[in-house]
Amino acid sequence: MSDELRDLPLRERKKARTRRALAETALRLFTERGYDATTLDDLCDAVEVSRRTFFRNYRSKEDVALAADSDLWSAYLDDVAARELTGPLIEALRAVLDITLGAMDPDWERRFLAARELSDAVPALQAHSLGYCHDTTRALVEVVSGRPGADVDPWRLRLSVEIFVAAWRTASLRWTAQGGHGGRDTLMKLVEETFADLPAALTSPA
Amino acid sequence: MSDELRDLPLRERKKARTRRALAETALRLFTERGYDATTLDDLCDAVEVSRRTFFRNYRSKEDVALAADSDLWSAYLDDVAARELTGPLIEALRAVLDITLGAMDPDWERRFLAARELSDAVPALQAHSLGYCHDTTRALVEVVSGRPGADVDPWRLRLSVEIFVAAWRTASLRWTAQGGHGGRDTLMKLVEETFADLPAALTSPA
DNA sequence: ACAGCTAATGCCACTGAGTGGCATTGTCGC
DNA sequence: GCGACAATGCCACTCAGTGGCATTAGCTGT
Repeated sequence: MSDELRDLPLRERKKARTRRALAETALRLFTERGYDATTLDDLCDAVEVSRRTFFRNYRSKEDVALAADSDLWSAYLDDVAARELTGPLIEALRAVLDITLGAMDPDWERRFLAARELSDAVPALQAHSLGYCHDTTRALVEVVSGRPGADVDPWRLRLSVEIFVAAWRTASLRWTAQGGHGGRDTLMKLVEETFADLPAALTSPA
Repeated sequence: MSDELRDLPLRERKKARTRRALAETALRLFTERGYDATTLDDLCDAVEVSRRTFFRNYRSKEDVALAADSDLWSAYLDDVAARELTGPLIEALRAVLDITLGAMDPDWERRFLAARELSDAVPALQAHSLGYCHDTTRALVEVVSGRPGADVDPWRLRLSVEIFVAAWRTASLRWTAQGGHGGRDTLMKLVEETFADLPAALTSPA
């Protein structure tokens, strides 16, 4: 039994197991059979829960497919909220991303890679993933602009955060494009390289 | 009769009218009643076509809602393909965007503003709109990297295009946030200002 | 160990987006 | 006017998503 569940009451443990089983089985079936070729009934049958229970755990079919994306952004926003950001904003956001990536559970990058590969193949999942980034962008702007001493132009702040997401998307695409080899260490290295390339990308000739 | 349709055969004219009527009525009903509160049956009844015909014209309910987004990106990609890009890539892409925005039909920004406002209220539409940007990003990368003499690092190219989209999204959000006042002239001015702010956004403190 | 309370589950019937086959209708070219 | 072709609409369907409520399971107090 994983550490997070050990001290929970049985009911909570059972709920958490159901939630994980849905996410794990969903990823497996979506990868093996294809996202569109797998119905929610297929998934629920495989996990032996009802569709009603599925929708108690996930808001949509896309949500269960992209649980790894959601886990990342959730944890990231918690980490940003818990830390003071210093120096250039984009650099500070990237530093916290490093922390969050490092702290994701040991199995996270396998699930994330699978989710990314599904997204590359299914437009609805790609759009949903972008929706998570959009929600994260809005939340980041809220967190940063709500801080004492925050005096930056709100639209410059928004632009900075959008650039942060642009760099992250590019880095994760690089990582996926080479098959996720090297796991999260390589992902983190590519994130670093991509962010370091921002100034050059701004002035790069056509 | 608008200029584009005058010289077309009757069948083509009728198809184009149906397509426009669907988009126009969709925008009106989605704005008046709410996106989720309006069914495809409601829309088809109002335009007096079948759902089958709806799906001959649009791929999804989201597609008809965001027809103005789609129109923009379609025209933009055509304009990029038709022109030589010189100078820094982001600046060249922005210059073509200026051209495309200027050339959109007179009614475009009204439809675009309505689409943006719906997107801000409906997550599925926001995600769909982001999906269009993603598709445009991929297409731009194809166009630019496929050119003779194109020698830039493909990931730097990708990053540049993602930054371009980030700036556009920020500029259009600025425009929407002030209610679209000043029409496309203001939108274009905000695009210019936002792109000019990129270097500062890169180094802006937290 | 049991009873009462609360929360979760699953059944069921439903809505609405999306789909495809095919008969009917309308347009086009001669 | 006619034949060919394209578009339309009907119809029956699938599947994602939803909500009410009876049943089941877990928790707590005695």
